[in-house]
Formats: sequence, structure tokens, C-alpha cells
Amino acid sequence: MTVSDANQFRALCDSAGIAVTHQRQVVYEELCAMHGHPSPEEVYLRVKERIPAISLATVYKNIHTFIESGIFREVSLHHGSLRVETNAHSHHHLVCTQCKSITDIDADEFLLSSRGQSLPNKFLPERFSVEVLGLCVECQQKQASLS
Amino acid sequence: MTVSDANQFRALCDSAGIAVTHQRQVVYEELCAMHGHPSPEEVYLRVKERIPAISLATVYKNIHTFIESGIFREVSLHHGSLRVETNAHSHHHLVCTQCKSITDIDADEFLLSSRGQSLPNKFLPERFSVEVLGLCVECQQKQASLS
DNA sequence: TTGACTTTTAATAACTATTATCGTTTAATA
DNA sequence: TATTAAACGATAATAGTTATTAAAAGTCAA
Ligand SMILES: [Mn+2]
Ligand SMILES: [Mn+2]
Ligand SMILES: [Zn+2]
Ligand SMILES: [Zn+2]
Repeated sequence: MTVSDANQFRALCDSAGIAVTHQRQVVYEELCAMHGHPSPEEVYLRVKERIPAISLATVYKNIHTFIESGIFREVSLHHGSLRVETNAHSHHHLVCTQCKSITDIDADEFLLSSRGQSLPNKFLPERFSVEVLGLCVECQQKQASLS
Repeated sequence: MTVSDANQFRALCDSAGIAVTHQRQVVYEELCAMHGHPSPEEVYLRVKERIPAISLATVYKNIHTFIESGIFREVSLHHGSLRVETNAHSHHHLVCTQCKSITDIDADEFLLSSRGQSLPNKFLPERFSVEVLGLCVECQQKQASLS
């Protein structure tokens, strides 16, 4: 890390109102250097290369601190438990980033909202994310070789 | 449950290639009667009212059986562990329903695909779901009362 | 720079959700 | 009805995560 990198990280922490620590900076740097959607365990393994004494709990706490501060995001706001979809109709979801509640919304209600109409339940939208669900090429091949 | 309901459930199980059991039918009926996105624990609590001796593991197993058979869906395919989003650009996700891998896709790649263009990595889409992320009305009020 | 005060850390215990194991029971089917 | 495969209940095991606590490090006014 260069002096300017260290200063940038200091500025980032200042604006988030959190302390600058060596552990925090290394977690941040490794997250920035990783691609995809790493788990806390994967981050921990990389950070441990640089700080062998670090604790997994420290990695968890720093990841949460970053997420609270808006420096990183979670991929999905999951509830920590499996949830069954009981609504068989085609629909989308309003997900609260704070309490993580999930509310159904009709496909056409969503389309109207993208044309300026407000959402049900006075939901205040910040952003939206699309999941395209299907089969990756490896799983297509596995499925083909079975039949 | 009426005789015709029982026959319908039998037909459902037949076409899914799974056995008809009393426990399975009660789990199914309670799921159908529940709204929203219940957790296995919540299903268990309701089923236990009707079959006090049922095991939580049986509820889990039947929910999985239903999901494998396509009778019900999971709300989120990646609820198992926290994942950090390392991609700061606006983007969406290709999620494999089989291996649960998550691949980034640019917002404009997604728009092109909705106009007939094929997706990256030979991904085979089945459906898509939109998550509108934001604040529910309760959390808006909590936030307002803080400031 | 110092000293009071706050935050973070490491170690580890505890907890929650989920899965595996295994002996028993039940359902499918011949 | 007998055979066989599937499902069940009890409970142990595991994975992911959070809580606790004392020590170390960071912050900040003077
Ligand atoms: Mn839903
Ligand atoms: Mn992503
Ligand atoms: Zn909320
Ligand atoms: Zn796959």
C-alpha cells in the first residue's frame, strides 16, 4: 500500500465515522482485490496471509461495519433462513434494506412504478436488482448427460 | 381436507414421483394456507398443531422435496451465507438454480438479452425476478424519528 | 505529548439454522 | 399379504454467525 492509498483509506473511514485500524485496512484491501461475491470465510483466508493472528470474528465485524457504512453491499438481503415462496403467481419483491422484510408486488405494479407511479405500502425505492434465474453452462451439460 | 383434496394431493405426488404420506400432506396444506414467505420453523409450528409428534427434520425434508419437485420455490437461492458485493458498478445477476452460482451481468447486457440477444457464458434463462430495494414505511418512520 | 476515554481486537463460548445418521415405521407394488 | 423402498422421529453433528470480555490500539482535548 502506498502513502496515498493509506490516506485515501483514512479519508474513507473519517467520512464513515469509524476508526482506522490495520486490520480494517487489510480487510478492505483484500475485499477490493477480490472478484465476485466472497464469503467472510474466503476473505478471512486471504487476510490471514497478511495478519496471521487475525480472528474470523474481526473479519465479520469489519465486513458488517463496511456494509453499515455503505462502503460495500451484501449480495442478497437474506433472512438467514430458508423461505418458501407461497405465491405461485409471477411477481416481484419489495425488499427493505433495513428490516429485510420481503413483500410481493405484481409484475404490472412494478412496471407502473417504473413509469412514475408510486409503489404499494408507501415503499421508498432506492435501487433495483434483477436476478436472471436459469442454468449455467456446466449444469446444462450435467443435465444433458443424464438424459 | 375433503376427499377431492386428498385425491388432488395424491395426483400431485404421483406426477412428482414421491410417496403420499400424512405428514407430507399436512406440510403441503399448511404451506398453501400460509401467506408470504414462511421459514421452516414457522411451517413446523403450524404443522405441529395438527401432528404433535412431527419432527422439525421431517418438515425440512418435505420442504426440500417440494422444492426439488418444483411444487414450491425458495425465495432466495443464496441465503446460506453472507456474500459481499465487490462490484461497485450497477449490474444484475445470473443465478443458476442448480449449483446456485452467481455471475455478474451488466445492466445493458441484460437489456439486450430482453431484446432477444443471448446471455453471456451460454447461460440458459428460465425466468427473472426483480428485487426493489429500499425502505418499508415502518423503517422510513424509524429513520425520520432519529433525525 | 500526555492522559482520559472510546473503539477495536483476539480468543472463545454460545447460538441458530440446517443436515446427517440410524433404527423404526409406513407406503408402494407385486 | 409380503417384499422392498421411501419416509419418519430422535438426536447428534456441523456451518455460519454473534456475544462476551479483557487487552490492545485508536482518538482527541488540553
Ligand atoms: Mn413472493
Ligand atoms: Mn454482483
Ligand atoms: Zn423495513
Ligand atoms: Zn450451475
